[in-house]
Amino acid sequence: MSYMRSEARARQILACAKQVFAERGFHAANISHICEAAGIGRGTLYQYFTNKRSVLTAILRETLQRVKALMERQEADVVYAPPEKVTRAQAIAYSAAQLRELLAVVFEDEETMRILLREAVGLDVDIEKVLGEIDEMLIAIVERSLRAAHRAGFVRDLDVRAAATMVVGGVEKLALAALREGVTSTVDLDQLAYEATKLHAIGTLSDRLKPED
Amino acid sequence: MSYMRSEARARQILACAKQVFAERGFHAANISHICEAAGIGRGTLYQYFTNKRSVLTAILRETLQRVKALMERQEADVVYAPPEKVTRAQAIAYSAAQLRELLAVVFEDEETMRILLREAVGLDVDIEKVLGEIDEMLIAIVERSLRAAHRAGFVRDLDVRAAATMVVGGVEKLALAALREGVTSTVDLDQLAYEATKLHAIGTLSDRLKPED
Amino acid sequence: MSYMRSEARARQILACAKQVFAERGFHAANISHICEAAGIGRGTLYQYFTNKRSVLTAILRETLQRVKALMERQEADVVYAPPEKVTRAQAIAYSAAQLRELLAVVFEDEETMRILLREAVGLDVDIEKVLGEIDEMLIAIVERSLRAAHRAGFVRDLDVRAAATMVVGGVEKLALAALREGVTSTVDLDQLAYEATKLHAIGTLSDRLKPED
Amino acid sequence: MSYMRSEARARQILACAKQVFAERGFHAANISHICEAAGIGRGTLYQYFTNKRSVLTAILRETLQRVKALMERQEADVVYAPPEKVTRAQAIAYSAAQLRELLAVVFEDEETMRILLREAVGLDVDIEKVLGEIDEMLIAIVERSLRAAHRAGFVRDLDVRAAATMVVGGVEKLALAALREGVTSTVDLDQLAYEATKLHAIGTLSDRLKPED
DNA sequence: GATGAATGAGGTTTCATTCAT
DNA sequence: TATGAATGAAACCTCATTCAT
Repeated sequence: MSYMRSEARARQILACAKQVFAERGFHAANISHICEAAGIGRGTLYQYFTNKRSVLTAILRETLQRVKALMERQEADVVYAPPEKVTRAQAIAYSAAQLRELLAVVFEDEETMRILLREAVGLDVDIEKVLGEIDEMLIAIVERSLRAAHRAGFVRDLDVRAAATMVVGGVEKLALAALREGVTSTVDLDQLAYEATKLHAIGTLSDRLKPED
Repeated sequence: MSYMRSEARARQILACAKQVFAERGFHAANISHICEAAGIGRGTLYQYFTNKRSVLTAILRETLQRVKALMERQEADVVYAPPEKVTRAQAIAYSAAQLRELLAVVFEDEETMRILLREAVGLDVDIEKVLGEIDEMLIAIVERSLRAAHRAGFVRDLDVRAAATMVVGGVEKLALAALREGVTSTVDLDQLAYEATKLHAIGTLSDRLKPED
Repeated sequence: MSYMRSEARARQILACAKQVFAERGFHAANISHICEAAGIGRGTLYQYFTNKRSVLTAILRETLQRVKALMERQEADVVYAPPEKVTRAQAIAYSAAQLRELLAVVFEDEETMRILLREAVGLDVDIEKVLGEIDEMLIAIVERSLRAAHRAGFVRDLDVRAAATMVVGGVEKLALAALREGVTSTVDLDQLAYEATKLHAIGTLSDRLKPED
Repeated sequence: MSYMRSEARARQILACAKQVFAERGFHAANISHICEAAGIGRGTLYQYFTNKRSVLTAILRETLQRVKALMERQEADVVYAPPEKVTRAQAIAYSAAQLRELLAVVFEDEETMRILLREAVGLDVDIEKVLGEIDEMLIAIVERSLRAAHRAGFVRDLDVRAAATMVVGGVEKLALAALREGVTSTVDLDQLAYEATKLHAIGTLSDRLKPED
């Protein structure tokens, strides 16, 4: 038996639970697995969390907080340069840097990513709600960025919301693919952010196509 | 109860299971729920499927077949017109039509969609594998299309695989958003396909940016 | 594994549960105890009863039914002889016979008695309710009997309801005392019924007291 | 938290426990409930009582003491008047007064009553024993009273022990009925004692019955 | 072929009690 | 003395699966 300050213990349990959920998935994971990982008795967990589910919810909420914090951090960053003076390359680089930050938050650790993209999906209305909030927040970040760029003249007229949704979805699918191949740790986030941004920025079409439509 | 040709009975069970899984999710759904929906005894199901999981797997494999069929249908469709004679608008229109077909397969029935995107995620290695195959197939379809277009000179140099992954991910996220808002039935697939294609084709950036980089 | 008709199995489980509850008490008794006694798996019990509690409730309701049946059986039995022609001894004998019948129903088996008086007391609102109904029924039987006798002139003016309550309580306490001493099996119900009736009929006071008050 | 003389603290805990047990029943009541009510930490309780059960036992023993005290108080009260000089009314009045005292002890606080009659029943051998002692004591009080009255010639020949048991059981059942209807506070104890005594004294039979048997 | 009775492993959760602080 | 963090046994209950009929 080792005594621990309430706050610290709760965090420790969450950390262990994150690993266990990521490794085995929510259903396959036992309360016992988590408690063994944390080196505590099974009852102890229930002094900090009311539920198996509430443990997962807490993990997700942590991520939600991180994303929220990012959103606030990026609040004021708007570029006011006239679009004529900015090259496409510069715009892409700037945008890629922003996406890179987003990736850093979501990809902070592979476990969270695995939980977000796989293990927490389709579990439960409550969990689904938090998952939805995270998604909403991610999309909102990209959306705001696009909207600002549009106001500044960098971005053409388009359905900003839909574009943001697609960007987030696209990036998540790339992450998922990486997960499936088990190479996450070696994924080059800089590269990924740049590639994704470039794709969404200038599209797939060749310049050789006649641009007038 | 009522006798039915083996084949037909299996299909009927699958149809009911699809509804039940879509409504309740894999874990919340009981064998009993499925059997009640199918109007059969609990034991009967086990004469057609070895497992609860194998029921889900069968559903997923059905979808996989549909997607495979699509792939084969789109096999020969390659355009060999010289790029200078094709306008961006024409290219987008053509590409959008192809995506529209893909959407038709995925959106065809909401239950399958829900299962694919939510209820079957993160369940089990076997299921995960089928899910992966479906994803792979979807991506492959888009990828092949992009690759052909690239060979024809319509599409610029890029990581075709990554681009295809993002397109699929983006579209799925749009579908998921629709699911969340419960408006799938009213989604305008033509519009969606066109918007998504345009986005991925010409990107988000304004033409006012200096294109030389 | 042995198959059994639903009805029969339910009765068998109830019989075993009655023994187990009587022996160990509701809380000390496990579902396992009951199932072992019945020679079935633990899950089987839950096909017949939703709850541990519902098993007890079923036992109690059985008793309630028995008492109800008695009430209906005794419905019409009213004596119309003019009181002057009936001796006290005859009235007591008749009344004792009725009480004897009641005792037979409640004391049918010692287990039920033990459950009613000890193990089912103070458990739960639902159970409490059934227990209350049984009590109410017992009291109602005695009450009706007293009321009829009063109309016929055999019984003096008194609070019939209170009198009936006391009779039932008194008899139950005697039974409880017998339980405590573990001599139930040898209790002479005829003797008990007669003594109790005599006591409640002619009271404790000596005839030597001046009757005029 | 707050320091308190050992003795006083123990009493305070008992008082709170009494309320909690009465409200929720022994099993539904947590150690936590009691400690919260007492405003102490959960561990503190275990410095005054070895057990959850021992808390209940202490409560019951308190009641046992009260009843014992009553018994000693009533010790010497025996009437030596020759029975011919005493009217039935006088005898009943005297006896009713004694019962009234008994009722005062039992009805004194509703919580104890509820615990005695409901929540402590059928719990445990130890508790059962104390409960039995209390019952024994109550019966003994009535029994002694009856025996004295019999020696004095007021009471006819009868099984004194059985009569006492029935009186106690009858009164308890009345109390229980009052509890069930939730009207304990408004019960007229004088009236109750008088009615009960009269019933047990002169019985239910009408005087019009021919007394000679 | 169809049924549903039987099964029992397995998981979550509670809570009295201990004990380091 | 007081505390409340830690414990883990113990119990209920679910449900996929088997198999006698």
